[in-house]
Amino acid sequence: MARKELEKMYNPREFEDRIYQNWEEKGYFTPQIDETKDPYTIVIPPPNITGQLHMGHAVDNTLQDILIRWRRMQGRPTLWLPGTDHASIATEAKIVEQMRKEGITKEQLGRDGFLERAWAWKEQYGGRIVTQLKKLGSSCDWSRERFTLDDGCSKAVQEVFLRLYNKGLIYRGNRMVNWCPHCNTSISDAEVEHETQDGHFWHLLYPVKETGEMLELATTRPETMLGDTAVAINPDDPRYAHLHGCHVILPLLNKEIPIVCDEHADMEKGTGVVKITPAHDPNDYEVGLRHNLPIVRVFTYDGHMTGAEDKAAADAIFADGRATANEPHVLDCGKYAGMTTMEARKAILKDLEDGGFLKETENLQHEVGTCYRCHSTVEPMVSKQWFVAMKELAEPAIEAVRSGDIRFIPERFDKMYFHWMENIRDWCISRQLWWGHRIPAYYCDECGETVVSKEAPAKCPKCGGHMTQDPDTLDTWFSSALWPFSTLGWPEQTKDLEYFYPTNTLVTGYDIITFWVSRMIFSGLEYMGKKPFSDIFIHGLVRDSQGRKMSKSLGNGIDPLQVIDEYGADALRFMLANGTSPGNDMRYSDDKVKAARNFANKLWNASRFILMNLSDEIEKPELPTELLIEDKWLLSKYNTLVKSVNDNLEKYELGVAAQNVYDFLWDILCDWYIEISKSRLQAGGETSLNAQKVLVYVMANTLKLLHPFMPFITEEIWQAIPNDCESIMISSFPEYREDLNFADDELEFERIMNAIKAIRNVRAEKNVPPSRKAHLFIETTYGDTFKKGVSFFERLASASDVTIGESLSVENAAMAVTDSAKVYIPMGDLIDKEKELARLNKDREACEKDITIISGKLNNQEFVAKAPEKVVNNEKDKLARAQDRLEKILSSIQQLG
RNA sequence: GGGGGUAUAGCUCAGCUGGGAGAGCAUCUGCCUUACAAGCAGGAGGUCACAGGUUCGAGCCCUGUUGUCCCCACCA
Repeated sequence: MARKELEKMYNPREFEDRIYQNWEEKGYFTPQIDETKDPYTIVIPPPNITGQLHMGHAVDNTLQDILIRWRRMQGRPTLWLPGTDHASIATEAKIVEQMRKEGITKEQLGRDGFLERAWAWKEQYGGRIVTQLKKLGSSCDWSRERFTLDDGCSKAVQEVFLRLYNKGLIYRGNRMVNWCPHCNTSISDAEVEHETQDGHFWHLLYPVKETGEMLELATTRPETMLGDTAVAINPDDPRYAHLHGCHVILPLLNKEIPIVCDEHADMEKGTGVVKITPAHDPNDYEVGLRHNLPIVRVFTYDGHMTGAEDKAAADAIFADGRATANEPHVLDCGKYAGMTTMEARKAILKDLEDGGFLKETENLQHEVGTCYRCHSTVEPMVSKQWFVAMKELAEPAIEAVRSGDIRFIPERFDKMYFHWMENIRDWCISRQLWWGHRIPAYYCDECGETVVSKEAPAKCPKCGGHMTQDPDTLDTWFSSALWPFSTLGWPEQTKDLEYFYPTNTLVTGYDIITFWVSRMIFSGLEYMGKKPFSDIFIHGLVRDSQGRKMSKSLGNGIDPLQVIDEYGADALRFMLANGTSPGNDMRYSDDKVKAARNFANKLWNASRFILMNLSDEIEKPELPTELLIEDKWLLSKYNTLVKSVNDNLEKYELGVAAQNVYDFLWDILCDWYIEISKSRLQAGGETSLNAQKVLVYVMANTLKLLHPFMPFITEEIWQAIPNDCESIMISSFPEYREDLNFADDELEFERIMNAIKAIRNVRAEKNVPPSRKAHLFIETTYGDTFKKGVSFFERLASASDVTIGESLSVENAAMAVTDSAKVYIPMGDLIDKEKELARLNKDREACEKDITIISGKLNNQEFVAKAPEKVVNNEKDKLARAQDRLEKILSSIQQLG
C-alpha cells in the first residue's frame, strides 16, 4: 500500500474524525460470530438521553474501549454493545421544565400529547451523546445500538413484570414509600440521599386526659402532629407506668388519641415519649401496624397540607369498599389546608406556643432524606405502589459474588454490595410519571379486579366491566436491570443472546453499584439462569484539580469535548488511563492532558524520524537476521514490555500498562535506541538497513501495544509506516516471544550505558557544552564490550576519539568510574585537582556505605539462611560490583594524588 | 451509629503476591546535538501520617491513634 506522509506537526484535529469514520465504514466495530472462538463482550452503561458527555462518561468509556480494543486485537470476536437510557425522572423533568417556559403543563397536553412531545425530544437530543462517544474513539458496534424504551427492551420489561407477578414476587399495596414532592412521584430507597441539615428539636406538651398532667415529647417535624394517632411509651419505663391505657388530647385538634406501649419508644432518648404519625414516618408506620392505629395522611403528594377535597376523595375510597389494607385516611387540615409543609410548620408552632404546648426549641443537626435527582426533601408517605419482593431474588445474587463466580475489581467493593443486598428491602418500582414503561396492570372500573397482562384485556374476566390500565410507569432502573440480555434480544432466543451472553466485563463507577449493578446481577440470575457478567471493573470519579466533585452548581465541570478539541481524544484518553488505579478517584488537570499530548507528540516525531531514514526495500515489519548488541538490548526490553502490558491488562491495571508503554517509548526507544541508531543510519548499507528493520519492527509493535489507549495517533502512524495489516485496530496484539529474550546482552549493553551516564555526569558538573569533544580513554577488562560501543560514546558522550585498554594512565583528566570501567576524560584547562579529589571522595563514601549495608546483610546468618537464594545471590552480585567500583575509585584517587 | 477508601518529593499521583523509594508537573544548571524546545543532558528535593507488633528483612502484612474523603443507617 502507498505510504502516507506524516505532517510535520502533530495535529490530532486533522485526522481523528477521519479515522473514526473510516473504521466505521469498514465495519471493524461489528464482530463476526465464530463458534470456534471465545467472544468478549461488554454492554455499555447506557448514558441518559438527557446527558451531555461529561468526564464521568469519558473515563468509563475510555476504559471500556481499552479493554475492547485489546481483546479484539487478541483475535476474539469482540462486541461492545452501545445504547442509551430513557431516564424516566430526569427526562420527564427536563421536558416539563421546557414546557413550563412555554407556559404549558403536562395536564394541558394530556398523556398522549406529552409522550409525543417526549419522543420528539428524544429524536432531537437523544443521539447527541452517541455522537460525542464517537469523538472519544469508542469502538462500539453501532449496528446493535439499543434504547431502554425501544420495542425489544419494552417487551423484555413486560415479560419480566409478568413473570415476577405470576411468581408472587411483584405485588401492589399500601406501604411506606419515599415521596418526592417536587418530582411528584414515589422513589426507591436507593434514590434517597442523606444530607446533614441544621434543624430544630421542638419539645411539645400533650395533656393526658385521665390525669391532667402534661406529657413532654420532642419532634423535628411538628407539622406532622395533625396526623398523630397515638403517643408511644416504653412498656418498661417506670416513669410512665401509671399512664398505661390512658389517652392524650392532641393539641390544636382536641382529639383524643391513645397512649400505647411500644419498644420503639427508647427510654434513653429524650423524655422517652414519642408521637406516632403512621402516615408520615417509617417507624411510626410500623408502630401503627403493631397497634392497629389509623393512618391519617395530612400532606398532599405535592407537598401541601390536605384539605376538604382531599379528605372527600379518600373517604370515597372507604365508602365504596375499594380501600385495601393499610389504606390511609386523610385529614382536612382546616386553617392549615393548602399551606406548604414549611408554612404549616410555622403556623402550627405559633399556635402551639400560643396554646402553651411548646416547651422549648433546641437546635439540632440531623440527617434529612433528599431526592437524588432534585435534592428536595423527601417525605415519607403511605401510598399504594407496586413493589418487587427482594429477599428471594437477593439470595442467589449474594451467593454469586461470594462464590467468586462474579468478582469486583478491586475486590473491596463486594463489601458495599453485600451490605446492600443483605439488608435489602422491597423495591418500590412504580413511578407517578408518564415517560417510561407503563405498568402492564389493568383494574376493573366496576369490581376492582386486577389483571396483569401484555395485552389490554377487553373486559373484566370477573364481572365483564371496563378495565383501565395503571397510569404509572416503572422505575427507570427496572429496565436497565435487564440491559445485559434485553439488548441481546431476550426474551427471544436470539443467536446474539446465545453467543454473547453472559457478557465478560462490566465497567462502571462505584456510585451506581446499588442502583444498577446489584439489580443486573439478580435479574440475570433470575431470568437467564446465568450471571450477566464475570468481572465488574469499578473506577472512581474524576474530580476537579482541587479534588472537588465536578458539578453543575459549582460550575467546575470540565467539558471533555473541549479538551478533545484542544489536545485531541488520544491525549484525553491517555490522561484518563495513565496513573490511575482501579476504584480510586482521580483529579483532572490541564497539565496532565498536556503531558499526555506531549507524549503523543514525542511518538509522532519518533515516527517521523524513522520514516525520514527509511529505505524503500522495507515493506513490512520484519527483524533482520543479524542483530547487534543494541538491537538485542532493545528487543529484550521490548519483549519485557509486551509481557508486562498483557499481564497488567489482564489484571485490569490499565494505568500501569499505559505507564509501561510510555516509559518504553520515551526512555528506551527515543532517548537511547534512536540516538544510538543515528550513526548506523548515516553509515548506510547493511548496518543501516538492519537498524531500520529493528526500528520499524519495534515501532510497529509498540504502536499496537499503545493502540487501545491512543487509537487515533497509532492508526495514523500505522498507515504511514511499513505494516502488515490494513488497519492497526484489527491487527494482532503482540505476544511475548521467548526468542527475543536476550538477558546477557542486556547486561552487557548496560555496562556501556552506565559508562555513558557517568561521563555525562562528570561533564555536566563542569558545565562542558556537548560541542566541546574530548578523547576518551576507557580502562576496562570488558574490552570487547566497549569496542562495540565506540560510536555510542562519540554520539552520546561527546567523544572525539575513544581508546580502550586494560591499563591506562592519563594526565590532566577527569575520571568517570563505574563498576566495569574507569574513563579518563582529559580536559586540561578544566581540571581542578582539588575538585576532582572531592568528587571522587564523595563517590567513595557513597560506595563504601553501600558495601557496609550489603555486607551487613550477607554477614547476617539468618538472612543467608532464610532469604530466598535468588535474593541472596542478588546481594552477593551487588556487593561484587560495589567492590569493583570502589577499587577503581581508590586507584583513581591514588593517581590524582 | 455501622462500613470502606486514603495519608509516599513543593503539587498531582504510581509503587502488582514484603527483598536497597518512582513518574509527570514545578524548580535549579547546561544545551537550538538537523525527529521532537510540546525537546535533550544533568542536579536538588522523601525518618513513605504517628505509635507499637510480625519478619532475616516492612511504603507494602497485623493492632491502635490522628487527619481527610466517601458509602450505608427509620434514632423521635
